[in-house]
Amino acid sequence: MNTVQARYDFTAIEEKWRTHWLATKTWKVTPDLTRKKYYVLSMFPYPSGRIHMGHVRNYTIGDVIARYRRMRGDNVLHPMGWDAFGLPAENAAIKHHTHPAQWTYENIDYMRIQLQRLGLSYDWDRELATCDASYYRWEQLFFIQMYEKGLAYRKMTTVNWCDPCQTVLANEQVIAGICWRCETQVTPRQMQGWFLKITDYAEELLAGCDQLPGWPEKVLTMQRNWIGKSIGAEIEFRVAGRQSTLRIFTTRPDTIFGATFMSLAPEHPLVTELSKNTDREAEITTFIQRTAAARRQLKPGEEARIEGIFTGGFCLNPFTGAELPIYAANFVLMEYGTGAVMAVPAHDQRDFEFARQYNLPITPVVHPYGEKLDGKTLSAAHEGPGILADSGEFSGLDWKAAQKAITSKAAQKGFGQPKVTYRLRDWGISRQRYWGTPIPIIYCDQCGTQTVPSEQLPVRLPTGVKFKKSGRSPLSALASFGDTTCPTCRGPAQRETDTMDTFMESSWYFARYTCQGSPGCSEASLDQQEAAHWLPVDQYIGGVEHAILHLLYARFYTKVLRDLGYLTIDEPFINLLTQGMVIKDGAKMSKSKGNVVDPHELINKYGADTVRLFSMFAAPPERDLEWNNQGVEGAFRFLSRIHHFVHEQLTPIRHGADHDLPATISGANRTLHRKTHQTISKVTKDLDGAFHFNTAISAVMELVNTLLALNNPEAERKPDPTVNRRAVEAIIALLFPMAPHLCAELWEEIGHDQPLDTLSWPEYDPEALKEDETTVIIQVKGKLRSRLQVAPGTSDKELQKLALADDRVKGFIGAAQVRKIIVVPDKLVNIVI
RNA sequence: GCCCGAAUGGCGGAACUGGUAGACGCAAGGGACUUAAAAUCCCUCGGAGUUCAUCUCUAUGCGAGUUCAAUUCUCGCUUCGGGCACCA
Repeated sequence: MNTVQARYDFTAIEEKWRTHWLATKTWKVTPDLTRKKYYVLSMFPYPSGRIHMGHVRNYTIGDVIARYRRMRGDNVLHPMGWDAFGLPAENAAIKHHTHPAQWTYENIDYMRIQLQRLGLSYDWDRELATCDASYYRWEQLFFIQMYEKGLAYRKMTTVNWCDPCQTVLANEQVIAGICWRCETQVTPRQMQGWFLKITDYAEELLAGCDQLPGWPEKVLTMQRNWIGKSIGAEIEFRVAGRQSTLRIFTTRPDTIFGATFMSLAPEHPLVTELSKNTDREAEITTFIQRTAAARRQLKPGEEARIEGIFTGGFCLNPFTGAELPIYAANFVLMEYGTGAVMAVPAHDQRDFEFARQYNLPITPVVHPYGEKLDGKTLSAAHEGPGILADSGEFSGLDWKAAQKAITSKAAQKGFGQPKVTYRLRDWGISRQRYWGTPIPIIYCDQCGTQTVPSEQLPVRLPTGVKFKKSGRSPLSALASFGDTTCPTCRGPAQRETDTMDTFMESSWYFARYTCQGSPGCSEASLDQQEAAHWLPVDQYIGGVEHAILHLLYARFYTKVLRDLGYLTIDEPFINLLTQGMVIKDGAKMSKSKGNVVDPHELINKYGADTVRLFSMFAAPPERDLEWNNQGVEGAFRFLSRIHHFVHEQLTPIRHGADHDLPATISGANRTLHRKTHQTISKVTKDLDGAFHFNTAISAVMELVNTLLALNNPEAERKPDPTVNRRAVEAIIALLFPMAPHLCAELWEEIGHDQPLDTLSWPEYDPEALKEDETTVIIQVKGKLRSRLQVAPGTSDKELQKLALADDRVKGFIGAAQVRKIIVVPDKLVNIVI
């Protein structure tokens, strides 16, 4: 037997099916109005060179969902492509004296083969690479249209400069002061840059969070916090002895009678203005420079000591006329609100500490219910609710009511209005690097800033470029690229030499997939009918590290494309699954830790099906997955067992197709038949929306265990061939999404001429699920004391009787009086004494 | 500091709507087969006790509470992970 038994030759099986699927374009998809569309998308990879375990996990999850949905009859769009612009290509070019394009396309070719070896069911005809001019030309067009709508603009501002990357970063790409890519600290720098007005969409992006029940709450919370909406009022203070005024933003207008000074950001223009030509000027200039320098040197997570300086100027409280000294304070940010804060030390902890430090008055005006605060003895600011006092006509009002009343009064008198402020700032998209989409702008001394005429698009990246570690963008050093003619006056002009943030490409690729490769899309950015048909993405899968970055940009971009008339949807991704990291020995896999597992080697050793199966089995998808090589062996053993069983029993299993199920199923047949249907039911439930792949696989393992046990050579009566065959068919079909090659092969071998991948998901018979007997547990005072084997549906009365008659139970009740009996049908009897 | 999330055997993880805690897998121990090993198959496997059984006690981070009954609900803590952090 051992000698003739067919080995589980995964290499041959996988090659056979991979070739078949690719050659016949099994996964090519076109719209089909007779079927439900389902768009499943895994975040596309950066072509870094080789796939890693994170990719394997991400793409296997997507593939299992895609294959499952197809078997359920949906018309599934499942595309793949390359997020191909980015710094590593340029850095590699500098290091290896190659060209970023060459490096990138070679990586793509290699990684495509790696993905295909995993048996991922993509429609490869829709493959795209964002570094193709055929892709980025449309991005340039979108940019021009945004510019024309006022959604793209250029300004000089303080930006985040990353020195190793030699470029500017958007706020979202700076995590706690650190560059998201190279993990070094960023420094502020004054620069010209292009920005997209994401702030115009702040309110809609925030409100949209409530319309996304299919997203993890955690991601929505992070987005809400990032947008950071604050409701309050803007109020104008006159500056004493001057024409100028000072605008502040506050969320606590109710405390305005308690304002005792004013805090300004050091960079606030009024600070310089007030101190100009006074004896304080030098001191204040030093302060401004010192705080700016200190902020630059701050380590992430570290807060500077509260520090301030009196500017010499005063402003007037518009309600009381009181003169408030104006301070410059290091904790006030110029970028948020108006860069000026009215300081109410009694009701703001930071102002409180500042007031104590500089001996400024503390005047409580909101007293907690039933309590009276005293500014002299106060140990901390009271930031909570209360009743107003010493606040003129507003005294006696509750704080919330007072906020409204004081804001209205300010508005009525013309020195204030309600105001909503967001923490979110506009998206800076200029990058001082080569390997990105050129920004299609021309600067002309005569005509000013011009967009590149659409017939001249795309603005292609020039190829003859030298890559040096010089620090300057290769584009800005290349006269043949920068020098151009003005589209309006035909005079000499200069091109913009910055390129776009690579998050621009990933902000709309999911829309491009809906028509990529079709003739309608070669001369258009999007085929609007196709986009309307396929979008939104029904299921999106990716790492949680993009909770704010990519996922916020993509939501914004979708709304912009909608408003430009390309899309009809408000949100790009209906359901989002954020998969956990793949870790080894408790830590993220990394070269420096030496705990990297190479998927390619594993596939060579065990086959793609085993690698896929284990990565789905080892942990629920949203949790971190601890990679365990012995666990992989276990997955391999499991698939081998199925393979061996089918081959060993091939003849009887084939014969099982010749007959119907026996009219009455009993004994071992009944056990197996029931288990088969229970497994179909369980796996269906686990794959349908819940994505409990790990328990789905466990369930199939149980069925395999049952099947093998009942067919054990020592078993007295083996199951009927037809019952056996049905179990085998269920195992193959249920496992197909996870281990497609082996299942396709076995399906064919047991005699099906129609391939499994065109077949539908198995149905279960509710009748077959029913147990003949069920175990009812008997508790005495809540403790398990005995068990009863009864027919399901046994009446409460009967169960009570049986329970009380049980010898073991009698012993535990003894002489005690039974006070109460709780019966849960088919489950338990609890006797309370 | 604030906001989320998690905590179950040696390990990864199960447990429907409160109703047999530990499914499934890994590791470990014992056995069969073998000249031997690998592979494969069978048995045991939270802890403690014991009369070795269809036994008892104990056990889901800790402490309370609700309930006939709590891994599950409530409150308070501890630890770990993640996010935000001078945001006015």
